[in-house]
Amino acid sequence: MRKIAESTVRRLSLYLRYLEQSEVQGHGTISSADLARRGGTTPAQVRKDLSFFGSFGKRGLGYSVPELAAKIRDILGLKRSYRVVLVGAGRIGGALVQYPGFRQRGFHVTAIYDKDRKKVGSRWNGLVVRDVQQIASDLKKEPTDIAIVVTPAEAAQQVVDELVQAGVKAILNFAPVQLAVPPDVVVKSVNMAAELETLSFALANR
Amino acid sequence: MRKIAESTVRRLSLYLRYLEQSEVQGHGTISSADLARRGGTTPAQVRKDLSFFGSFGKRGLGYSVPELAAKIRDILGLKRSYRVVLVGAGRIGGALVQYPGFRQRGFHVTAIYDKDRKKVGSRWNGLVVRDVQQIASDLKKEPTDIAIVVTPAEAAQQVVDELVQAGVKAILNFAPVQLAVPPDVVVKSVNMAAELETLSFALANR
DNA sequence: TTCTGTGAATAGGTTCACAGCT
DNA sequence: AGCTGTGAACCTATTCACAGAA
Repeated sequence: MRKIAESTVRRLSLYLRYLEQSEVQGHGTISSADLARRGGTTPAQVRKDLSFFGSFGKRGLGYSVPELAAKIRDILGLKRSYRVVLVGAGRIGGALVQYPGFRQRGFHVTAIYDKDRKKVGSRWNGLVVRDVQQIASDLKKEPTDIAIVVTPAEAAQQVVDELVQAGVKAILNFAPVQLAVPPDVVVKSVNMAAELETLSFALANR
Repeated sequence: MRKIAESTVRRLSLYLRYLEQSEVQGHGTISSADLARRGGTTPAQVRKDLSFFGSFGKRGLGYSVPELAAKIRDILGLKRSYRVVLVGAGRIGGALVQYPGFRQRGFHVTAIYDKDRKKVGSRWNGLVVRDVQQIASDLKKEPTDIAIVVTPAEAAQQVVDELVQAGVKAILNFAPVQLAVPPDVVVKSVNMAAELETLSFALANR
């Protein structure tokens, strides 16, 4: 497939959220202008984003809400569900396990790991915290595509190496470090401090 | 000041983190190649990013670690500290209050608000959860530049309207909605579900 | 010689504008 | 008439490549 910009993928995700709301409200069709309003973008951008994947609308009419929703789910790979393991049983990890947005979209946290012996064995939202050393043997039994890394910065690369070794193909990283992975593994980093700093930058440079 | 790309600002934040580590380790100078390696970018990109703000290096030598760190802190507006209020005393909110990365960089959470009467009055990491209705009067007494919004999607826009009314100029939004604000207010949205979906997209389109 | 600083070239993403269905 | 689909134009960001200072 032709290369798709990450910004396009993120917008598709926003469109989908709005389509799902419209579906519930029983709207049959929707225009690129409607989607744009809700996605914080322009009608042309919406149409261009969709055009990378095909022609889903009807000229003069707009898009069928359920059809477009299904199509975007398909594009985003949301027709299947995903097993997700979480490494790092700290506060942020704990918040993420419970985050309803994940489960709603088919991302199921199936295991939580931590290095701290004191945490291992405790229950978290119905899951028993396991020792990080089990990752390799566990994932052999229960192949898993996605891992969320919420460890301290120092520990992250080593954890990621083990995850990659164990066959994980996609990593959502909350540790504030640049991770090295082989080319067939995708990493998406979320850096909370950096997000705040874009705000302080904006405040300082008005 | 000339318009700076957000990607540039985010990279500056990464460079700074690495510079701070190097400072501790007592490195005197650093090259754009070193910074690039750690920031996951190229030496040319590092130099270009910095060049928007001035010429801080010595040709043939590199950059003075403490000088460059100070300069980036200045650029990012980190020479002062910021009061931050948090709206939404849920799990993610709780995790964020404690996140050490915020405090380290001078972002101090000074108040937590929630709409839920059951939560109001309880202690969270040394702070008493207040009623959202107090926002306006509280911020009149304690002017605050930054707010973190961690409410459900439905409540976010109303909360943001109140925050803006109360003089907040920058908002970090974790609610999965597009927020409308006046042009002098900056909003940065973090959408966890969308991040995961960029991963499932990548997995589905290999 | 080494490594920065920066204009110029290239690549990437967004917006325009209009042809083409319905 | 209305709204999509899309090449072309435009704008923004990254990379190149080299002159210039230490």
